[in-house]
Amino acid sequence: MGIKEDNLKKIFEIMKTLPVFWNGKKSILEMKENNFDQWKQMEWIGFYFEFLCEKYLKGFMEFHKIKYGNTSFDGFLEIPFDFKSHAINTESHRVIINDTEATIKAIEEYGFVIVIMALGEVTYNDVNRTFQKWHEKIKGGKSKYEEERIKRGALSRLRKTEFNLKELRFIKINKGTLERCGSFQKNFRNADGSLRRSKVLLDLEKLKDEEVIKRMKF
DNA sequence: TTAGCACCGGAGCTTACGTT
DNA sequence: AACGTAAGCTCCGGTGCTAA
Repeated sequence: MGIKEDNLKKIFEIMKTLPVFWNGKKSILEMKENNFDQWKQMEWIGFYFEFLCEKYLKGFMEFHKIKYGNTSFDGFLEIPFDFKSHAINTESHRVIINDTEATIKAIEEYGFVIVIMALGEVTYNDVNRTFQKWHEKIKGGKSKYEEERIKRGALSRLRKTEFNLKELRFIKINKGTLERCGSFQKNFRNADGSLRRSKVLLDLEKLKDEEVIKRMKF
């Protein structure tokens, strides 16, 4: 149970060298060129962070190795890791983590899991949708889901165009964390109207000092 | 079909303030 | 003081999209 101090230190060292300024178009193209299969996603920042973690920690940490039910953890090195990104220039600092049951099982088996969270300033300036159109074009047109969305008359979300990394926060999650801030979400509606499983929620403001094991400023 | 990515915004509380 | 409503805030359920 737990992780060796040396391994943590190595992770910190590697993560210090991450790029700080992420341009949307460049990031998406980089994922595409490297055949990272999530490059078509609208929330490119979250996936790009995962892509960067895999690129930088490759050979040291393993990825998508452990799985509980249908939920796998992004990284594994003695214990499970999860990579998250979060905009700091927003009101809410509640961050959705993984499937609740899977997280509880991982904690039972390994003692805790670590979330590596990229905090940064997000630019939401795609008001005339030029970024979105560019993305749609390289994706090869509208997806089936989007055609349906238009039929339903639902709004399309505003895209993010840039991310400026300000801090990496390493957060240790155990049973106590779940009880304090991980109010268990229940029954999200899924794309087809069916129900989703509940997930763990992290409230950044409710974390204790000993849970944030490292803050790395950029 | 259900998981991943994470944000959004409305419901419904709480506080502030004007009127009787 | 008691009430009505506006304004501010918090919470958390719902949404958008793609992959396997």
